[in-house]
Amino acid sequence: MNSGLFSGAVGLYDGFYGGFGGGHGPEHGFGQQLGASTSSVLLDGETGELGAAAAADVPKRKGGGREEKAATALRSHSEAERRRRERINAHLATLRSMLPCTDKMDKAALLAEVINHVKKLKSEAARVGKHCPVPSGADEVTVEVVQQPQESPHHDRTGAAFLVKATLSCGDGCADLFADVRRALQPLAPRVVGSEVTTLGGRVRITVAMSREGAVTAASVHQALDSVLDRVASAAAAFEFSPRDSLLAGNKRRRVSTFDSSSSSC
DNA sequence: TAAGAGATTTAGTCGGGTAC
DNA sequence: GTACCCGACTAAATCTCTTA
Repeated sequence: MNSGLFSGAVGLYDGFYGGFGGGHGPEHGFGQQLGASTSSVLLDGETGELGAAAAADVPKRKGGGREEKAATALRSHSEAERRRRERINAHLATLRSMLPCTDKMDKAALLAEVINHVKKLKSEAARVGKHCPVPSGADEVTVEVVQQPQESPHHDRTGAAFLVKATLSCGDGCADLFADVRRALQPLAPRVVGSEVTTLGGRVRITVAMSREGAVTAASVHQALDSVLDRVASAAAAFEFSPRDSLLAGNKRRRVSTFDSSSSSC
């Protein structure tokens, strides 16, 4: 059963190539006219292997080796395409399994659903991030001076009216990050009244609140934590450009489509 | 409601282009 | 030269709509 659309397309094709259409089989196909130049002649439709009958039809004459070579290339090409399709379908199946109620969806609808889901997750993450002390996406140090509440239990003990509240956000790849922060602040001899560590999605956020007294100023604390951030950044860079990673990166070919290039700027 | 026609989806094939 | 990607195409299967 063929559609009118396809029939029309075939008709167009016929006119353009002067009789290419009229059947995809070996009897009428382009391949037959050119000898054994297409796999529609040589390949068994189901297995992709050389069918016995078709193989018998291959003329054994001068240049037969070349034809055999071409047939082998076509076969491996078909198999490569099959593997490629399998890979695409496997990833689509993975996506399907990650979302509910996608069993009946076709591929296009599934992709649309995945896009919607990712958008939803991103907006939700942004919303949650506004109200919770989750690590920011950027490696950064923020320092602020806040007035210590009178009713604070630390107010009387420290006698300081202001707190220096410092926050460091970065990747959590560095195992002794907290020790680094302690070491960096140690020369300032801070009187720490509170600290908090939050990790999320490979990011860490360390918040330390100290009395603003002695050497503890917004500037000195900022400088100390900046040095920690520098160490983290150089450690991350060293990891990123390790020989193993660059080797792996080199094995993968990059192809930038129109869609990729436009979306990468977002 | 069943049958038929048209529309849509999917898999397979082919040839050309490209990066390595 | 090779492996991979991609667009164009066909055939088959399946879905949807219309009509008797």
